[in-house]
Amino acid sequence: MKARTRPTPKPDARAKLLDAAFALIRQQGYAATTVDDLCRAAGVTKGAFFHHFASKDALAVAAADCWTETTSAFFAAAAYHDHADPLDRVLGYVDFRLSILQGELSDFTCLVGTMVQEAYATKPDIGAACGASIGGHIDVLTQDIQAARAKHAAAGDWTARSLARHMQAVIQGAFILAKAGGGAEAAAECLHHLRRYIALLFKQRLPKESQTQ
Amino acid sequence: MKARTRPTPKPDARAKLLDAAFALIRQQGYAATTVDDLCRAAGVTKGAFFHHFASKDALAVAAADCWTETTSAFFAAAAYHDHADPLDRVLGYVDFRLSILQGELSDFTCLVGTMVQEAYATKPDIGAACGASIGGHIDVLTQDIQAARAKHAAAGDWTARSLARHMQAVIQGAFILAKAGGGAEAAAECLHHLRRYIALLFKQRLPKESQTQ
DNA sequence: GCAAACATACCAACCGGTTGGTATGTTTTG
DNA sequence: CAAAACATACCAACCGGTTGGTATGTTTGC
Repeated sequence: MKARTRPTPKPDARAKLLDAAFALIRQQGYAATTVDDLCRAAGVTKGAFFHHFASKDALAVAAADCWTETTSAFFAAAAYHDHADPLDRVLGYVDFRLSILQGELSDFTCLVGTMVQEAYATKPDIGAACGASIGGHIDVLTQDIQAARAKHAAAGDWTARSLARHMQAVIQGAFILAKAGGGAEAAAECLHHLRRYIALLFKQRLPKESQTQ
Repeated sequence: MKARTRPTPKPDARAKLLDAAFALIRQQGYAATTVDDLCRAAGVTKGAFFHHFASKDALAVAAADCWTETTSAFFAAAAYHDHADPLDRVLGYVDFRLSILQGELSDFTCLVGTMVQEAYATKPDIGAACGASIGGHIDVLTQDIQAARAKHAAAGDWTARSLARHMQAVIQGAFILAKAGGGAEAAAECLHHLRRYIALLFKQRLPKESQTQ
């Protein structure tokens, strides 16, 4: 997920800290990122940190929430939403995700996907915030998939939500593959397979009424 | 080597530490797992730890290497390899991975997939060991996919290796989804989609000579 | 003027790693 | 063969730097 600098009117310490958290946690993970690291990267002092966040964990929750808002807005503003056909929107989403696999790994990988691995068992609040972020994204995707199914016949026995989850899994897994040495190209290959799968599922493109699913 | 009349006391501190590393890192991640945590879980002292491993990072590399051996043997011994048809072996692999989605999350998730997220940018040796582990797994899968393609016609323009990578990505992504709140069921759903994709790719099952790919 | 927003200085606990040492087995050598 | 020399495996106590967090100012904006 691409998240550039937050467009904040005044660059207060809180926003700068959240920005630093995005960058550092995506590079090193959460546990390896110290409060001092964050303060240094943000150009603020520790006093400012603990003025805005009750604890390091609280910053992680805030960062996950901020990530949710930032990425939601980012994807909501993308052009693929303009397609009239919901299936084109679903495929357009994959294409859009392909198009943002640019630059450093830490520029396009997912903050909450990284964090949830460290937090799921030991930090319930952080895990919940990460889960909500991914879950919200799945919800949006589910709607377009649902609409695509209502319009086009699709092969197989599956739910819209399960396909939306699968799409997120492929994306998250593609990031791991990229980090494991494959780079952005390996991630792109995975998204191409995902696109092919969705196309195959909806291959026949029969109008719904001509074939009961 | 060793006289059978006087069996030497088994030097198992190393093995116990690696076992503890498997469990703790899969639960908490690498950075959050301290050397003291590992020693406590393994029932050994810090002195024993640094006798067997030069540093905490060296243990991580050893754990990744041990993971490679352990999982390679585990999958090599699985029954799905007995299928005569390579496509059945590929699908059998997915079914096998589905069958082991049991128990706690930390019992079936991937050590190196977890570690590489924390290590890829800051700990090159750990990242490399994790990459090699996933890469080796991909190599094995690639062979069966290659063979399946030689025997059956398949739809689309893709390489055996890219499909093997995609399979690993789905599996890794399924683990993230599970950790993000979906549990083992969400992971299973993803693997079902993966299985359906592979089946669709090879759907026609025409003998190779009757259709040039 | 006063509360929020920041800075400075500091701390107690913790962390990775070291030290000196023991107990036990193995190899070498007279 | 047996003593001496060496090697391996492990342990308890300790060390210095780091960490998340706090206590106490100082500045800024309304």
